[in-house]
Amino acid sequence: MQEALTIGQLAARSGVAQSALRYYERLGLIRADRTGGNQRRYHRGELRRVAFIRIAQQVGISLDEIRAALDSLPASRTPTAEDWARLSTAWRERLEEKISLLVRLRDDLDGCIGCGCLSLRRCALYNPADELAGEGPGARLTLPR
Amino acid sequence: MQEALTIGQLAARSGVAQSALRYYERLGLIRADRTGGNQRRYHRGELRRVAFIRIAQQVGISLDEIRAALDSLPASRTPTAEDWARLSTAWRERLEEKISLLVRLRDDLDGCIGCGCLSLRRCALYNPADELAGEGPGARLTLPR
DNA sequence: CCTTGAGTTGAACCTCGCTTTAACTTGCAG
DNA sequence: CTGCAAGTTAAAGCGAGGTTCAACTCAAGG
Repeated sequence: MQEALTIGQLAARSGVAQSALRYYERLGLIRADRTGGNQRRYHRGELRRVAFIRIAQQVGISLDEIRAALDSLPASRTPTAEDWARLSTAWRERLEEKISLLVRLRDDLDGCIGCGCLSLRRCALYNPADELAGEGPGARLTLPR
Repeated sequence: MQEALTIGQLAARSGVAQSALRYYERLGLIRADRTGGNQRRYHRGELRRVAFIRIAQQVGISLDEIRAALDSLPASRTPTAEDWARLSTAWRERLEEKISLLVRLRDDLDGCIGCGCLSLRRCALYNPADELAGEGPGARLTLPR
């Protein structure tokens, strides 16, 4: 079992293009050692980072946020239990939020089958922003951006 | 209660910039009538469309897919129950997928608190791609792209 | 009328997340 | 050694999803 992976190997194993891997490195999401001839050699641990990156991306988290999260990780040293807890907790909240947004969307969509509400009628999802018609300026749809 | 909204009012009420609303119109996501002087006047129903668009976007659905979904809606005519069912069903699947991905990520992250696995240890989330080390080419992480 | 704020357009520009290209260099097998 | 696949870089390009800008027009009040 060899220690280091070439970029081609990491690309094949992770399913991520080499160009994307180089891009991630520029952004500081992953790192690589260099051979005498300046070629990248990846520790196997990078495979996990890449997997993490792709999964986080899948759920709509930006590379910048992912980098921030990865940065707060053991930079190869002892991973303080507190550091872990902080990272995990912060992410858990973001995930909970996204999950409930999705669940709401799904359920509301379900509730709409056959009722026609998406076009013009009362529907849980659409009302919050609207039933505050009247005249006042307020009534803003405040989605967590 | 006035019928039509100006673009400024729709922007204020929906929390979406005017430029974005014009952009959505170009893409065919929303529509507006015009005054004699060529200004846009929106039906209140557009507010719901906009809310729908932003929520769907939030969960990572592209404007193109959103447009496709909205297109299959009652274009102000009778919304066949079948049309509704088809749209709802298709979206439900996409949402279920996304939800389970998020739940997995959240739970795996939870399981990691304090164990240090994100850096280099065994972790449910990272293993699928890695424990297939050996030498063979296979072992691709196949995320639904 | 005149002014002022709100609206109009097309075109240019921006950020993100990559991919492609050109012009080389390395690593390794024969 | 030669040859060739695999690697390197910087820079340009791309598609999505907008924003900004310049140069106007419209609507409403005084």
